[in-house]
Parts: sequence; structure tokens; C-alpha cells
Amino acid sequence: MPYGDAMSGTRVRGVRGEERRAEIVRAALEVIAERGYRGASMAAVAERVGLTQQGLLHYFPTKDALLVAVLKERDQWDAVPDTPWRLDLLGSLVEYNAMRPGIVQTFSALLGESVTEGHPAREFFTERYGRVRGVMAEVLRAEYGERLPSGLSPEQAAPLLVAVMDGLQYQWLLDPEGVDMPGAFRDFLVLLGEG
Amino acid sequence: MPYGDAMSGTRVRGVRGEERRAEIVRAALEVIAERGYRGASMAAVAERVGLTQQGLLHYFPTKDALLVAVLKERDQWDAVPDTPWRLDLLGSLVEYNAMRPGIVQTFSALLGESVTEGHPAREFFTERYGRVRGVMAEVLRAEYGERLPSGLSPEQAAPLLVAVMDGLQYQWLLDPEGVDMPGAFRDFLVLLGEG
DNA sequence: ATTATCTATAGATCTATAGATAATGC
DNA sequence: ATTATCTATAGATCTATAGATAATGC
Repeated sequence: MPYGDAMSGTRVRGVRGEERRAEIVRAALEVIAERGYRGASMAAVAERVGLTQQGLLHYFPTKDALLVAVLKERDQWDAVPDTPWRLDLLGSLVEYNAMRPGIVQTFSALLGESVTEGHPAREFFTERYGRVRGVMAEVLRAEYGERLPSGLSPEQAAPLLVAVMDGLQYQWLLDPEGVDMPGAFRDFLVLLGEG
Repeated sequence: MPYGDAMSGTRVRGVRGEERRAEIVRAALEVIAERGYRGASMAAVAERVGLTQQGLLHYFPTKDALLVAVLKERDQWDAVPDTPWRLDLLGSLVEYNAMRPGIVQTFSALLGESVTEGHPAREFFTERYGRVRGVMAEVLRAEYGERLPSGLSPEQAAPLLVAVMDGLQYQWLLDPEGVDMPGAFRDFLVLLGEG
């Protein structure tokens, strides 16, 4: 064991360091929202926390390591955990997202980039979407059983539900005044519930 | 008039040049699909058409000029022109898209990047989505009148229709085997048609 | 003349390594 | 000792400008 016993993690890195790291990840979230991951420079993130680029490398030795830390902050966007949800709470989730355009923009920029070749977030998103579709199917099943009112199965409706959330985010980010994201999403929930 | 009469445009640039430009735009589409716009280098595009980076600048004097040319190739993705469409043809459009992942990937990568600050394609997409929502509302109105079977107005359903198309593209690009994009889209059309 | 391309190169960045120095914690 | 941070810098890129040379078209 290179670093001693199991407690060494907390001993080696003090609270101070952990705070710094969290601060850096927050800054990275911002910079990625503004420029995407490929367009984000370590220097820009460093400057935002009052460090030199080389000082930043002390905490995250490579740009990819910083991205990994950013992606691990799932809670930020994955307010949809693996444990079941109630369908009627999804509307509130979208409403909540409408109040934090920065996070939505970070997420959407990363998702867009992730479809390009060899993008370091690609695997993360592929895994995430598979999982989220599964969770959504279960949520729908809990609400409607094996068939929604429209006749769709939970497995058929799940990717549509996810697609609407993501697609609306892009339209809303591009034109916040012109697109009522939470309203449109609630319309979609009504559509699912009738059928 | 710096370049003479109105015909000079066609005289100054021969057919040869126009072919070259088209070839370059095609190459740019590919490179953007692979790396996004910010990640795409002029040198990579140049190499793909057998030119040096400086040779490429003869045709497109800046990187932004090349992007403008790429975006103007609307027909590539905008198989949805300004003139009305029939709703039942949208399913075939999505099916067609599923056969050309490269174009879908270029489009999706650009859309994702476009939400970042100062992105040169941002205005293009903002305008495009406003227009496409309008076209879709008209298509829905032509099909269903003022109320869809679900009770939604064409204006309420249009952003959902667009969101589903875009959102499914991301899920499909990340996992082509796991996501049946055309099938899911047809499910959505059924959902709209019942209600 | 105009068009197509090339070589050379300036000037910005960007990531990452090496190694020094100051501050903190046992 | 370990942690935090800095200066210096190597080595890649990247966009764009300047100016030369070859090919094409009237």
C-alpha cells in the first residue's frame, strides 16, 4: 500500500485541500459552460481560483483528471439518482434546472462535444444515458404499469422522455425568452398521461 | 464596385474553384464531426483535401469563413425547408438521418458547442430553431387544426417535436445499437396523434 | 491579369515537466 | 515530511500574414 492505511486519504489531503479542489471543480464547471471542454484552458480555470496554471496542476495533474472530477459531480445534474423517482416530480426538476442555466449549459456543452471522436466524456455519457433510460422506464412502470395510456410500453416511452428533456434544454439555452422549458415539459407529461 | 459588374462573381471564380470549395466544405463537415468546431484545425481540413493550411486560406481566409460556408449548406440537415411538410414524412426524415451518422454528428456537435459563449454558430442556431418551431407548428396545424387530439395547440407541440428529434439524435449517436432512433420517433408521432 | 498553391514565419496559446521556495502538520 | 504554490521552459499546435511561383484565361 503506497500511501499507508485506509485513513491516509483523509490524513494526506487535509480539509483545506479538499475545499480547494471543490473550488477548482466549480470554476471548471463555469469555464466549460463558457467554452466547452476542448475550448477550456487550464490557465482559465486556474485564474478563476487565483492560481497559476502550474499551481492548478498540483491538484489535477492533467486536464482529463479535472474533467473526471467534474463528471463525478453527478449530483449537479443527476438530480435523477438510481433510486426510483415519482413522475410528477420530474416537472419540478425541469423547473429547478430553469433556475440554473450555468449547470444546464455545462451539461449541454459536454453532451454535444461527447459525440465527437475520442472525447473523454463519451463513455461517461453513454453509460449515463443507458442508466437514465432504465430509471425512467421504472418510473413510468411504477406510474402506469406495463402500458401507458397511449399504449406505449415504459421502455418505449423512456427514451422519448429523456430526449424531450435534453432537446428542450438546447432550445431554451439558445432562446430563454422564446422557449418556456418547464411549461413545454409539463405539456409533454400531459401527453404521456393521456393517450 | 470593387470587382466590376454583377456577373463578375461567376467570372472571377471558375467552376474549378467552386468544386474545390465544395470539396473543402465536405472535408470540414467531416473534421467537425470528429472534433467539433473549436477542436477542428484548418490544417486537418487542408490535409483532407490535399492542400497545405495556407493553401486552404486561399479559399476561406479565416476559420469562421469556413464555418459560415458549412452552416450555409443547410440542405444537408435542413431537409425541413421553409415550405410546408407533411407530418407523416417526418418519420422518413428521421429514418434517412439514421443512414448518415456523419451529418447527424456534425450537426449535434455544432449544436452542443453553439450554446457556449461567443460561439460563431450560436446566432445561426437560435434563428434556425425559431424558424423550425414555426414550420413545425404549421405542419401540425395543417394536420390537426387548432388542437391536437391530446388538446395541445400546434404551438405547444412544436417545440416538443423538435426536442424529441434532437434529443434522440444524442442518445443514438452515443449508443447506435441500443437506441432505435426512427422507431422511437415513430412512437412519438403516435403519441401526438392519439391523445 | 487572375487564380491556385507553396514556403517561411510571426505571434498566440496550450499542456505538461522540472525544480525551487514557502507554509503546514506531526 | 508533506503540501501548496511559484518561475522557467520545452514542445506542440494553431491562426493568420507576407510574399514567391506556377498555372490558367482572356
